[in-house]
Amino acid sequence: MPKYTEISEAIIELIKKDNLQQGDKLPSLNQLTKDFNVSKTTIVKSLEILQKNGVIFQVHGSGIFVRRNQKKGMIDLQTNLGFTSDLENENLNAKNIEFSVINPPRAVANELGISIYDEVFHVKRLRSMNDLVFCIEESYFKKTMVPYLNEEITSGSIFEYLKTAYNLETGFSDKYLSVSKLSNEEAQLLSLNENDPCQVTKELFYSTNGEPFDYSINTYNYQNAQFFLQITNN
Amino acid sequence: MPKYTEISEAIIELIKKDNLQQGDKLPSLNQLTKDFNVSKTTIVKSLEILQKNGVIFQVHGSGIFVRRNQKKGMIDLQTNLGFTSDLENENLNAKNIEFSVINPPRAVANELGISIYDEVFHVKRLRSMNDLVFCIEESYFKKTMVPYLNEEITSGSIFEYLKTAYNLETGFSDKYLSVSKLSNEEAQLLSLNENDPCQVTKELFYSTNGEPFDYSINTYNYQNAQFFLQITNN
DNA sequence: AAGTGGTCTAGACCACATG
DNA sequence: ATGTGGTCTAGACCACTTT
Repeated sequence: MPKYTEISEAIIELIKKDNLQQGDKLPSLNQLTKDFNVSKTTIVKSLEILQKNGVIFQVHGSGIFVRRNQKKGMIDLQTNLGFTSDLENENLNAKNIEFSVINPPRAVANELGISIYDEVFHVKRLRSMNDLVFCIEESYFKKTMVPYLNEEITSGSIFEYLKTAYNLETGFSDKYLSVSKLSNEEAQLLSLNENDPCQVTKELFYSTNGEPFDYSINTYNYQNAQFFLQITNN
Repeated sequence: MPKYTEISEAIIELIKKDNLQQGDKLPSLNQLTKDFNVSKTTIVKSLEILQKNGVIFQVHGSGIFVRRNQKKGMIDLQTNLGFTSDLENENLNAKNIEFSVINPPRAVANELGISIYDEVFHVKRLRSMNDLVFCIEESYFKKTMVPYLNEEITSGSIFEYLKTAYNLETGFSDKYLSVSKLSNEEAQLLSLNENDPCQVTKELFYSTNGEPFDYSINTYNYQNAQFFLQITNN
């Protein structure tokens, strides 16, 4: 793990330990280089990461300040994982309602950059939090990149499995958000009524070398799913 | 303007000029330092920006590749401006339907960190694209930071005005997304029916020195508003 | 004037990918 | 083995804020 990552994490710990709140001041750049005994550039890099993740903000000539406030129970759009890390302290669950190997629908094939004669794992899961179903997740994994899956794996964290089994990690992803009306089937799964509103997200996950491997469509219960995003300029 | 910004922009121009597509390779780091006659660190910084903005991705040991593909007509969640820059080539419009100075509702006061006895500009606008209303925008500007506004200004780009008049820029912002049902009044403004679905975003904008100055609630026509977001790890 | 963050350099060394 | 991106240093200088 690079130094700057270690330092980023150390600063997060510091904020937690001292229970610092939004607007509270952190040690100066100069002080941090001494504290961690590294060059200024390394601290700057650590701070850039924290800034990007919404943990701090820097004010030129003034100082480094704490930004993070709790977004408890909300889904962080900034992450590339499923939900496992977003909703850390919540009781998160996945229940398979479909698991098969299929030829992808044309739209999915297009997104994944494969032919409709190639094979994909088709996984449909109900995601629940504290026993409340909040999302229907329908995923398609390119079989050339994810050669094996089974229902035991898909009832847990698929991304964790891909990391450990194939060293397959998400390098980046595209997310699309829209709003729609629930079909009858979806409504039943989410304990809502047909034509009720729903948030729909479509996500395309790329490996670190830029190859798409997973296309997912998520349909959320609009009453118990909220999203947040922290933007930083520069 | 710092060198790394100039270089970022130059690389974007290069991509446009050569009409490079997703997956196409850019010159190597080494080559770029020669091309722009700067140190490696500066190029790295330029590339970090492009990476963060979803323009490129870098593969360790392999190269720098073009990422951006067109998300035409979609709203980029990553930006801190209104829509003026997102939907560049679209015919964008704002029509005032409310303009006043008020004491903020409690929820707004909380977000802006002021008292309900302080004053805010209350601006409600209909945003349309190619003469199609796609959004109701309700904004509250802290009067201590935005001392003056009028209906002429609010019928254009407010953020541009704040920049030129007060050198007030957004340093960062928090965005919250949820889904709801339209009220009768909202439905009429958006040419939809009562209880139809809608995307709701709540945005809190902070100045570069970390003080919130604008809280906005946007209600979107679900049929002609789509959002996208490009995520990059590290 | 002093302190703080922001930019930039030249160069060293490391880690991964490709031929 | 070579080329490519990734990390890190020590230090110079700049720009903004605070006292």
